[in-house]
Amino acid sequence: MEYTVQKLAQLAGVSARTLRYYDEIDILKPARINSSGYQIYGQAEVDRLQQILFYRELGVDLESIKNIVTAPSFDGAKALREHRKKLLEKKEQLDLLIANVDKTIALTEGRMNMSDKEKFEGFKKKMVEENEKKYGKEIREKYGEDAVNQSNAKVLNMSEEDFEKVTSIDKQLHETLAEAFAAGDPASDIAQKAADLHKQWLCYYWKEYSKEAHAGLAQMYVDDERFTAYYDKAKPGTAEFLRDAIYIYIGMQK
Amino acid sequence: MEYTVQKLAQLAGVSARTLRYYDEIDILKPARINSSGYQIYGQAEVDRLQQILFYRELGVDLESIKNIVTAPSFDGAKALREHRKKLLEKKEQLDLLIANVDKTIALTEGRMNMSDKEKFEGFKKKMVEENEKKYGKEIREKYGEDAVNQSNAKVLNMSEEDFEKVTSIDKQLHETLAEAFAAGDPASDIAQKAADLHKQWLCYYWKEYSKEAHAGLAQMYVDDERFTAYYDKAKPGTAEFLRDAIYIYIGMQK
DNA sequence: GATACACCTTAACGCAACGTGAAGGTCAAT
DNA sequence: ATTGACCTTCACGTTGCGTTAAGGTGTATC
Repeated sequence: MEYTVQKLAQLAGVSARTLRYYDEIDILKPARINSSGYQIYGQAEVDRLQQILFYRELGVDLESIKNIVTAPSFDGAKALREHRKKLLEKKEQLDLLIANVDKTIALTEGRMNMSDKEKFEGFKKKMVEENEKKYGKEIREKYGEDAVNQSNAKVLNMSEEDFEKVTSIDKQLHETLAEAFAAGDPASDIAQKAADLHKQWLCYYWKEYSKEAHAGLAQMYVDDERFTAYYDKAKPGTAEFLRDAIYIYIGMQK
Repeated sequence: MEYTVQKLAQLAGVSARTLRYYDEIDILKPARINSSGYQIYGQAEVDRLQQILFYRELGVDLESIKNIVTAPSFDGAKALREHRKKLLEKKEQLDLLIANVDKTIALTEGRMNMSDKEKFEGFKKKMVEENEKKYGKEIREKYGEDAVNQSNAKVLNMSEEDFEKVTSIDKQLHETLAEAFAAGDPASDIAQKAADLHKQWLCYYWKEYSKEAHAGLAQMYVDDERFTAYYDKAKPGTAEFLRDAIYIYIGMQK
């Protein structure tokens, strides 16, 4: 059976341009060219294209595919194992990214303000590769995969109104917290109102509320500099104050 | 504090070219240009760069970042939620890829020969998105995440000699299997030898051997067309024959 | 035989986010 | 005056094609 570009393209589910490109980079050349200059592909080319697409589907780059399909002695299995390694690395990176995005979403719209040089330290490779890696695992160990995933699902399914509500609560929380902090007593009524607002805010993100998880998060506000920076933006010490208030709030609940 | 390109680049851990590019695409312009034409960045630019890098770290493309940092009213949180969706999709795709690569590695160097038009059907989107998706999950459900991951780890840590050994066993298996298939009886000594070779082969990939898992895999050889094609390459029916032999082999073991 | 329409060809720019020179000016120290 | 380390503005290269553009071919229809 012989095919023109389009025919083969249709058969294989790729574009004609793709086949021309494969010709251009010497990984799949037509069998012959007919009298009017048309590119004709034969059976051998069909087979070869199948191989190419197979590896492509696995995400192997064309340069590597070239090695695999042109040198018959080339160790395809070895290439695949190396490719697999790369994929796993990509996956780890992706997991880190997702964990970071999750965190940021949890901060809602916090801009985080650190000071000058330190600012960037947090975003250099080291942090991403070590600190964050550790933290990404930690957060999932602490609260469990499911809790994190459920939180994510809830955020994703949030409607626009929900989102406005939660933003409003967040605003109230900050105002109340600022007032309470100025007063200075985490056990005061106003501080307890802040803790309650924080719980309400939280319930928009968590499927199930528990005192322990609430306490854990409060402590994280103090431990994780990014959360700390967020709450301490107005006045340093606010994050710690909030944690104290929440601890008291939890103890006070029936 | 004021910085030249290099200074700022060093501070932020990016290249000077990157800063120039950001200037070029209008997401970060220097505060001013001094008498000899040097680009001078000020405090505001430092802050802005920090924001840009923050989102970049999360994998957001520069076009989106531009929207986020230039339009102050732009809904950054919403953008992040959308971005998160994309990341999750990417992750799913990656998982599929890895599952496929795993499968292919398990086939060692099987080329899989299907016939002509059907060849491609298997690699069109539909299969990847539906069939494979289902299967990727299925295989992990059946044997568990850990089993799959452990298998992967073992393959990755395999030395060159191990790999030669396993290839040799694979070859023996095929020869023995062909002979046994010709004889026709899955309970025969030669067929049982094939089943045993298959177990040996398997033990190079699995951390723990169990009859149940062995049986499950044997059945998969019949269910999954790709494995079937691999074993049926020499003679159709070989995959089924191997499964039968393995079933008997398992029952016979003390 | 003219015309339409679907196919074919080569050639070339465009995409993301920079890396990597090239060619030349500036600054501080020797 | 001469290094050497900065700075500047072009401008091409990367990957895997998508997408016109400009023009030739094949077949059916009027």
